[in-house]
Amino acid sequence: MATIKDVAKLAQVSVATVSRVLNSNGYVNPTTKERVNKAISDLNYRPNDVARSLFKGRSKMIALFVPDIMNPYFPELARAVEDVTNQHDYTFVLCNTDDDIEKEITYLNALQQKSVDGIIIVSSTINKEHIQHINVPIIALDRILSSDLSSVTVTNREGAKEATEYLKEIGCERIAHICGPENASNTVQRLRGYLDVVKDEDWFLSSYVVSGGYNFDKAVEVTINLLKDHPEVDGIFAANDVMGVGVMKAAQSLGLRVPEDLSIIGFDGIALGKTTSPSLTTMAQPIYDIGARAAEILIEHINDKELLRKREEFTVKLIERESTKVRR
Amino acid sequence: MATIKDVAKLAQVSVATVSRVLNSNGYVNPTTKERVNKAISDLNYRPNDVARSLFKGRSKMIALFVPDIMNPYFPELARAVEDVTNQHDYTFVLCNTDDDIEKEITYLNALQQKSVDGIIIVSSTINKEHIQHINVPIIALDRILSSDLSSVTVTNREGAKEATEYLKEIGCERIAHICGPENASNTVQRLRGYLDVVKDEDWFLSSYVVSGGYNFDKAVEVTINLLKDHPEVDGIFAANDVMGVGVMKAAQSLGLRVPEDLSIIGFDGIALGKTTSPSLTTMAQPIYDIGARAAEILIEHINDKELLRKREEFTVKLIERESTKVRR
DNA sequence: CTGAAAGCGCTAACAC
DNA sequence: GTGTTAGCGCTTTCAG
Repeated sequence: MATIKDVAKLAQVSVATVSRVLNSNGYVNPTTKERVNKAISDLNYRPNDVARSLFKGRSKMIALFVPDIMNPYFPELARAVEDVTNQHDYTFVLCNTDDDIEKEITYLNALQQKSVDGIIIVSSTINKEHIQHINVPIIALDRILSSDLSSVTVTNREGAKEATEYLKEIGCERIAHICGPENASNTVQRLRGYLDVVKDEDWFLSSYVVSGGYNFDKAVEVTINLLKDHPEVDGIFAANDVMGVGVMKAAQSLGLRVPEDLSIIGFDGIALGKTTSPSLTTMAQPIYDIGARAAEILIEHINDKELLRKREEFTVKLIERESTKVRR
Repeated sequence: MATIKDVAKLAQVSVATVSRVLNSNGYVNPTTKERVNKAISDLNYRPNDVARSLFKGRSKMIALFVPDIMNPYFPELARAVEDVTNQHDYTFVLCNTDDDIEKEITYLNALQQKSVDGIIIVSSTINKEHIQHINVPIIALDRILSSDLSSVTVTNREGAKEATEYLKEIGCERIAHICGPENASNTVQRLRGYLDVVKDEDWFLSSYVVSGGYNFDKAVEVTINLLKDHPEVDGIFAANDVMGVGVMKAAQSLGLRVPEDLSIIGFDGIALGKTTSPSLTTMAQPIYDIGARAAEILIEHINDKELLRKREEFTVKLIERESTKVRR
């Protein structure tokens, strides 16, 4: 790899001049400039970003923490973040945390040592204490981590409420809820939204709420038990689509017809919901948009350390598909 | 952030000594060592990896190119690569290329400027010329790019053959194939495997092969047309699972029963195939394993520049699920 | 066993 | 307009 010195030598100028044309910084005679540019292309010279980073203390890298990229909610988020990141000439680092605080701390340290410029975090385990020593801008995405961090989330409670009300409106009389892992902030909000609607119904039982941990297999399992214990249930609101599909699988394995015997609504709006038969009704998040927005806000923070904390909430939207049906 | 100088000052030694204890390099008196370690922890000092990289010319970063992480085949691959990468203290960079050669070249240059240590590439567009100037180790994954690159792939042709034979064995008499994008090496191999089995059948028609571009919506569309033109088709081998699920969706929308009227087999073995009803029979790849192996081989190349090119092929395995059924 | 100093490649004062 | 030079933070000869 050619260095700036090689270019300077070939163009018969000093390295400072080369640096000037490289960064279009300060005055440089058009003729010299041309000579330098020729040398650059002759040598196929590319500036060394590591050296630049060392000088500037910034690396032009942004990292995203997700629990597990294999969970189908995250690829779209990751894609959005990468796109924005890339548009702004940052390099995109992906970290799978498994929601394991040990791994998260290890990543946090490693990234800081690499001078990453900012981090976007989806986590249920990180809290204020873990990040107070970190002097890199951090944005919370999908779930809130700490009151003093900028965040991009969706209207979880309102959306959950709307989903549950929808089930009621189409005629469901016993509505159960498969919730996510207890420690995630969005699990709590979605559960609240559900309870807002059903807690005063005389049929409501606390055993209508079971945890599926945002996980397909777990959701299948708990739904089978739920439906065996409570055959009267005719509507299920799953806190995410992966579990919604699990609920469908469980119902079908029990010989129930969806939506005739059981209506199902999910949350998230991932592509998976379109592939099943019947396809899954859901409260769709603008997943790509929230990922992209988080990246934009992060970049604002990077460019302006004094920027005030921002909290943005995107609304979710009902998408009626085939897993729900008006009953008479 | 504290620097090595601060540590040196506090421990009353030179930076060289600090460096020595940092890297357990050369002799250093146990007492001094302890003093240095105390200073390190007192200052909560972490070495600056950028400075290290500049000196060493290596960045401890590995990149993975995928066409699009939103395609459900790639998250598992990415996860595997990230896990191995992480175990070896590398940072994982993810690049979505959209199989766009322009983007790929841009990434290649940007990564080289950042001194990435190695790149794993899934691509249908990159070829020998594009990478001959790159002096960073590169491994091809899933698809072969160039004869002189190490690669990790699966037995595409054999697997396709087995899938098609399986359909024949269970009694399908008219077997069609939904293939991938023409330029991908694995599309070609899977198509060949299919043809190996059917080309001499007297019922075989070239219009039994249609391209679904490895894409769900496209597969739905072309399958509908195929099934309308050729209602006699009673078995379909889709070149990947995403298309397999699309085929199922198409068949169901046409009122066909799967597997009674139409048996479907996919390729890949992604989790999606388990969620549908009926679940999808498939030729499963050891996706995680090939991703992990590619990362391991890459690291071998990084550690030994003279390492000979390796080409590893993993075998695929039939997983019978509900979308295929023996017919009488 | 430890320190001084050169240098990785680049940028940004500061001179001229 | 252009060159000289001092670092950015670290590692590694080379002395001692």
